[in-house]
Amino acid sequence: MTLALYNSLTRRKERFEPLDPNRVRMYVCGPTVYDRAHIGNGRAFVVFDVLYRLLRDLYGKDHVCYVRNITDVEDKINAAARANNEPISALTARTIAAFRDDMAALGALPPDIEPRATEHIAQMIAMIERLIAAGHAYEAERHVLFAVASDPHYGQLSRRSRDEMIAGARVEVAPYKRDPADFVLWKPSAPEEPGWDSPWGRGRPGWHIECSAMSEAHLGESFDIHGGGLDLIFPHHENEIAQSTCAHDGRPFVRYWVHNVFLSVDSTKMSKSLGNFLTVRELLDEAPGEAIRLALLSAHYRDPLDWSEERLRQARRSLDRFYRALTLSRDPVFERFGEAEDALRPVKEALCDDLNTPLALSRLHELVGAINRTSSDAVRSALQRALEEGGRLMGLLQQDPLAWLQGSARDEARRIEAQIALRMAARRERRFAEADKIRAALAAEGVVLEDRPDGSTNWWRRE
RNA sequence: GGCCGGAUGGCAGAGUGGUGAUGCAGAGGACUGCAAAUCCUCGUACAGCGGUUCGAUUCCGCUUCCGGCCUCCA
Repeated sequence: MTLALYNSLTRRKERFEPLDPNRVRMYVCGPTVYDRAHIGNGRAFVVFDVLYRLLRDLYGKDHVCYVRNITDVEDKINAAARANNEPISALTARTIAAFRDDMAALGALPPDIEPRATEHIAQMIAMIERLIAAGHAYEAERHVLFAVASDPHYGQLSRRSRDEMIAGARVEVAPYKRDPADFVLWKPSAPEEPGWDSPWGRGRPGWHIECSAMSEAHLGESFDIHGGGLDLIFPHHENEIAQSTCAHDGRPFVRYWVHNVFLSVDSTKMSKSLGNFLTVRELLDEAPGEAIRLALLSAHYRDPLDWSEERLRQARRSLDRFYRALTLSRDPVFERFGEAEDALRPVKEALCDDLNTPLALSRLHELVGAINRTSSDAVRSALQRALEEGGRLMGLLQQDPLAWLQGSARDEARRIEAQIALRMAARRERRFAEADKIRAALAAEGVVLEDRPDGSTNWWRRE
């Protein structure tokens, strides 16, 4: 099965062919660690997590290298640390730990390498020196700037001419710039700002150079996929291309650029000033991470996604349905020896078509319908396996179905099951009023009972 | 102003030049002591206007509306 990805560089869906199928390389722009991740960050990292999982499935677990950086030097970090009156290192350490917790809760696998900008200053300085030597950068008033005019291909990703970039007149026009479009590779630090010694004095890197230096350090000059949010196309990724190709004598940088579209909240752009800024942490207090993840995957990554309570509610219902199907009885022979490739194929095909997660989810639902309809344990087992594996490709359905279905009420399983036993006895003696009273009492605390044809009773939590 | 995306039934959301998406919600039925779950059946959906075509929701053009980027941003 072949993977097709929409490439922002060519504006077309293309067949994915890695440079080296034994080492498929992907770089994704990671977080700037000054604040908790919001749900929009969550979308981006969940999307690339699905791509990572799919690549691992297609090329083998040990043949994919996923690098996601951590930006731990940046002026917003300095400002936040100052506002909190704490050392920068304390802020970044705390934020990184929180970020990892949030990603784990959303079911995102850790990347293979998580490089930190502050640990790659030497590589950045070396790359800047190469750019100066090659005539693509220049020093001016203790700054080093990239000379945009020296790169004839500048603008290829965002499809902007230099005039268009300047037309907005919002580019900072510093007196030391040769060209208003030139951007900073290195800038001086005041004594209280973080800084490193360099040939241009004590200073710190500009934003864009870190990704060029870290991708080169960990993935080499040319690699397969570079991902990030749509907003990064300009200027960040445009500048990365300029830095990397110019530092590498024009050799190709990235083959497939993949960008996810934004998330809005109740049809409005998420912003702190509007008060609709949702952090992953806040959402995790309201809903299981898996439901949040499914909600994030319920729209295609290149379409806008409008976050709402209703979407989250529907995601929970979908998981109820999936997990319920996984509790139905199985065939032990199939469980040991069976294969579910045929039933899994439609799911995988949807994902291979530019990560069509909504279509893949609908195909999981079709599997559920078939599971519920069949009377054959062997057939059901195969379909259940396909459901689990399709879920795994999307980072879903990996927990014990009862853990999902019973949720927090599991802590009280003994008490609930004792009530169920009492009710069962009442039913047996046709004291239905009494049985219904027990059902109603449990229902009042959100526990739903389901009497099976074989006389047993299942229960779960309805939230 | 420049560049780039969208517009599908009550909601979410795929897809396609001519037949069914899928889920949620709703209606009816089966099953059940009652439920729940499940299954079956149902809904004259493709923003508007032109064009191409035997035929367009799908291709082309225009219009309207919505969103994003151009400044830190996933």
